Amino acid sequence: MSGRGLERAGGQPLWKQLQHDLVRRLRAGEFADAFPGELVLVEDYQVSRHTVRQALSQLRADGVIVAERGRQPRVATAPEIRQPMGALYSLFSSVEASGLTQHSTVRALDIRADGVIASRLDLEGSSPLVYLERLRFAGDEPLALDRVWLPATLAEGLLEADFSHTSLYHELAERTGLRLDHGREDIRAVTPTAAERALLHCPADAAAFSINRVGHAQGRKVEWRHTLVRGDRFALSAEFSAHQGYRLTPATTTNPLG
Amino acid sequence: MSGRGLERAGGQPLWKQLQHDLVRRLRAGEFADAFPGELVLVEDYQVSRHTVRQALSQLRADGVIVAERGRQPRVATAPEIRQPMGALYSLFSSVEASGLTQHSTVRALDIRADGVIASRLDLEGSSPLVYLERLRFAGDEPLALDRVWLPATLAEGLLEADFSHTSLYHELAERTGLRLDHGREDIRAVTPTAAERALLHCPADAAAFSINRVGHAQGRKVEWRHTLVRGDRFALSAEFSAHQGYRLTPATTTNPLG
DNA sequence: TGCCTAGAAATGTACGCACATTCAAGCTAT
DNA sequence: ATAGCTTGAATGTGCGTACATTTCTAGGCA
Repeated sequence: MSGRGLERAGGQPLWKQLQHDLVRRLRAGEFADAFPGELVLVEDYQVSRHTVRQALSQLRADGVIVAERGRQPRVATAPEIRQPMGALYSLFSSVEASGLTQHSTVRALDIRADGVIASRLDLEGSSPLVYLERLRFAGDEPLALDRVWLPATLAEGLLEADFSHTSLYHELAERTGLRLDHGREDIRAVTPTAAERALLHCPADAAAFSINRVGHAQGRKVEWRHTLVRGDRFALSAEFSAHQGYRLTPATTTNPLG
Repeated sequence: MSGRGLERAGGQPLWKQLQHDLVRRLRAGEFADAFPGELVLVEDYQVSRHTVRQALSQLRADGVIVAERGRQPRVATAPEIRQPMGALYSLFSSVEASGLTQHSTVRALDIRADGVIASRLDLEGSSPLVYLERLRFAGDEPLALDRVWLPATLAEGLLEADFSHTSLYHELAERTGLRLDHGREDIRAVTPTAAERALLHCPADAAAFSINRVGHAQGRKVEWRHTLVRGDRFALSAEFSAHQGYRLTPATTTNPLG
């Protein structure tokens, strides 16, 4: 198809219109296999290569696409490398950095309904949810209690997964194609209940992080998560600068056993 | 002066050489009063406007300069607004957002020596340090216990400041010209001691955030800070996305009194 | 002296061309 | 069949032009 309409007298510059249209088509899944080259876009939109390049340069600056010499631009496989992010990613990567082995005990993996959680995922109260509860270990000691709810319509395929050694995000991407692209989390400092203390083998006076999190993928809320992390074994570590903003770093000292 | 030498057969693109040379001249203070316009640079470096614009667009993307239509590019004024950053900034801005008034009780403001802290600031063990200890209130209830050490050689002017209503960073910038440009912090979940609980009016079962932080300014470590924040009145809140990374948000629910 | 307007000047947008450099596919020869 | 080369195609770099839009300034007018 040629002659895609761009408002030539519109209020916005051509390259910006082109940029937005490309993002729109990208989200619609049009470029799943290959991103069109510059000359194709020139022909398609009937604009100069200069304009196309200006639009693409913006997309590249935003990390949406990756381009190299002599090679067609490709859609950036961003979420694979820069990852799920957030405090939880920091937690698990810091465990890995410390050399301790990670594994989980699956305490529950089933489908259930929960009106409160469902509403937090913008679902009807009776909507079925995949529920996964794990006790995560670093070395031989428990580190965190992790509970996740996902819409069953999206995540039903997870029921057959073995979560004792793989991560939720890996299975989610593998089995449903969903990758979290953004989210929001609240981190609180709490005192664990006696039951939680027993489960996590906490010392009596230990505090804990309580992390609530909503994860989005492709415009939908796909997970509501609550994680309780032993405060005596984990610290959030971050660097901040005017240039690079706030970045969690995995250099956290996960005490090698207590 | 015209004909500034750019290696035309050099390994690097012209625009990149130009970009780096402009940064170099900028740091040398050449553009203190005004940044040269595009046409001036074209004449100066004997390159096309396209090349100049490509270099400037990079500088703009890096936030070094600001350009507008019809107006000469200007050197970007130091990011005065997005300044302090980090969890502490998130703390105080969220209190403000909640509508509660903030004030502090200065428990100590003097000069003392501390070998451990001094070494953390890359100083000799006997180096004098300005020590500031405050109890920070949100509304009528205590929120955090804040202790800061700064090198006395840099921060001596702070001794006469009144910290009951102004922020440390404001006074620091005002009296010494220092602005933190980056830093690092560790955030832990801890159980406050009985003394700390009494001071902060904590409930007996409340946990707390313990934040350690090193702040840098102009290549030197200028503050070592320890802050203890009531866990029942504060939560860290963050948004993350592939596009924008990890950002602390001030939307935290500071419980309006307990 | 103060306000307004016209023009100059600067950046933003958009088009065109040419060549360099790199990647990938296809072909040839061993 | 595979290794190596050739060739085409795509992006990167660099130059030129023209016009639009905005800002600043200087001059005129009341």
